[in-house]
Amino acid sequence: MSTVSRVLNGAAAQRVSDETRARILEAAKALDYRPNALARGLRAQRHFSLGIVVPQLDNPVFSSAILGAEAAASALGYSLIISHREPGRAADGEYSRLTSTHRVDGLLVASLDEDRGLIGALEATGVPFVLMNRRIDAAPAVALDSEAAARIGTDHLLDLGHRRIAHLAGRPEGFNGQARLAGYRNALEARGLPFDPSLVEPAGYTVDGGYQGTTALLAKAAPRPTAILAATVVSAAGGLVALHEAGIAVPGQMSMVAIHDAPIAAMVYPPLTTVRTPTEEMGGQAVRLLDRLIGGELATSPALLAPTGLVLRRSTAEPSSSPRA
Amino acid sequence: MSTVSRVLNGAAAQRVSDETRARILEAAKALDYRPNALARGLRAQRHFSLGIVVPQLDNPVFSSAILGAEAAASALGYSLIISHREPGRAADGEYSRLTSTHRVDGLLVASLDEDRGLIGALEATGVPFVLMNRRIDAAPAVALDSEAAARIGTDHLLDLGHRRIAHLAGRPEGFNGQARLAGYRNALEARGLPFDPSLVEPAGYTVDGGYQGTTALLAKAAPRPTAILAATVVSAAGGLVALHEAGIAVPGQMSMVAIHDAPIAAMVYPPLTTVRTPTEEMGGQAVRLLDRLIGGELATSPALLAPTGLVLRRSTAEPSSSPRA
DNA sequence: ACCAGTTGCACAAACGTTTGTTCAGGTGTG
DNA sequence: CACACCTGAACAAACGTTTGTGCAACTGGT
Repeated sequence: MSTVSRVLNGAAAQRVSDETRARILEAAKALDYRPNALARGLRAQRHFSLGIVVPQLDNPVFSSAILGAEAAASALGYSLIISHREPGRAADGEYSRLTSTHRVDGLLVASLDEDRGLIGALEATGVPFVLMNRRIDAAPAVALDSEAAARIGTDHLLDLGHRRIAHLAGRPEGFNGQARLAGYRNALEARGLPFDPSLVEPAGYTVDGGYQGTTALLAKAAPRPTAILAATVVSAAGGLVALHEAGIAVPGQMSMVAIHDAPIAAMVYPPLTTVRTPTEEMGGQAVRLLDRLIGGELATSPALLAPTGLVLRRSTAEPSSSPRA
Repeated sequence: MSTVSRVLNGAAAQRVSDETRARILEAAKALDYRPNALARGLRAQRHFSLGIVVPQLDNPVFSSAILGAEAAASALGYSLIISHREPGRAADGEYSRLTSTHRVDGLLVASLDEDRGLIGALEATGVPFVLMNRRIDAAPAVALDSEAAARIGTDHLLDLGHRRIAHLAGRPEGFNGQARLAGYRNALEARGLPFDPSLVEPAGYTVDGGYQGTTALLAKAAPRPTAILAATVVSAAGGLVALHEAGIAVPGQMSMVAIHDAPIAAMVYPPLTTVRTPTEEMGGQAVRLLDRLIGGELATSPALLAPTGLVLRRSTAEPSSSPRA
């Protein structure tokens, strides 16, 4: 029995004759033997399950990340326990259910509370973790290069000739929101254009936020901008609705470019030009990093994941009449 | 120690003095004691985890169902292990990983292989299961009343005065596809209108399918229909794109109504009139039914979940010129 | 031919619970 | 007052693995 265990897990071919090994493997196959993960976990403190906690299950960015994580987890033999964390709720209970009672081997977290407190709570659990889609201090994380994404989007608008570009921003207190705002600003300043705070409106990552934010932008920014960089495709969709209602033609009177090339980008009208980001890859890398951490490696976080291109659809065009700069 | 166990699980207040019980509960709280689910599962053959297998993680209908399932699972103390099952792949390996090695207490399945074989494979695992979003024979299931949903959508178009209504259908071999087609047909026939197969085009549940299907419909159906009932909001979004490209105004020249009131319904242009379906509720009910099954009850499946209303947006209107009936 | 060293396997403890059973002490009955 | 009965708690086995250790049977050197 112990020999069987050694053969099946056999890291270093530990002192088992080839013949015995072969017999065991054959028998295991014949009986379709599956080790009981519970028993194994109880004894070995390891049972191949990962917890993943996300703030919005229905946000396409997270759907995609989960998809990538699930694929990688499955490939490495892990099961994925999903936990939907309501934006406002206290985190502690959530983590302890996963770590104390369910004893996951590791935690993938995309919480919205992006502060030191999160890191403290996670470290208190004692299990390895990796942050997904955000970065806090030096904690292990896999995130997107949001600054670059915003820069690419803004550059596209600048290349088309736009000079008055607004930014439908993310959460000003979040990692991605800040990075995107910085990318927007950097792209502008690289061409010697001023950064105008009145052209920035935080809108979060929901349809409704995008709608409200765009409405606010139209009300306060005068003269009206000729283009908008949206922090995410979801808020862009909301923004599009607001523009339609205001009777502003896209891209005739207003161009719009959004970050994240989710399926909905092709579903709205007009189809949105977007900056493609490797969200699925992010999920996969997060799982692989976590696996290394669990294995005891002091894995270093990879660099930020770079955007993978601009997807031209039909929401951007040259500014209509007044080439004002 | 045994007494502690009895107190903490204590189904029927088994022979434990009130004083002892109080002391135990107090100590448990003071120590923040969390039973180890692995050990419990090993001994008691029950460890409060459920497997959920879905075909498309990024389909809003499933996102929503998962959301509902997660909430209910969490409320009942279960963890949810998610498994993304590629539409084409063989199922067996998937289920055995969940049941044999991970030993989930039950399975929630929304597979796309809706045949007897599925039931056989599931029964072979020996763990309780419930079908989600589909029904096969008498197997425990929680599904939507797709026939009613299609009827409501079609009735709305009929009420507006449309007489030539096409159906962008689902999968003809699937439970929902068939039920929606039946609802469409029944609504038509209830008003004495003929059912015309040339007005029906299968389009599946993807954006691209909706685009292709709508294009096919426009090519083959003459005279052109004045309205379309889409089997799902996702294919409707694709259909809208095809209509825009064909230069057909919505709702001016073509009305469109879709089943499922997902967030994207409000994001496309024009915002889609939809039939609201309780998808989140479906996930929750599925979990609660599964819980009862696990508890040994021979729970009967509830009736199909009825649609919860028509959501009027701006994709439907009276037919423009020719009130032809 | 003896002994040390090595090899290959089996033994048994341990992981943290649940649950059937035993057992001491108290209670009621004849 | 003795006996049977009940109550409440402790004992111990079991769940299916992993892993440290023991122990034969070989191997090779002297």
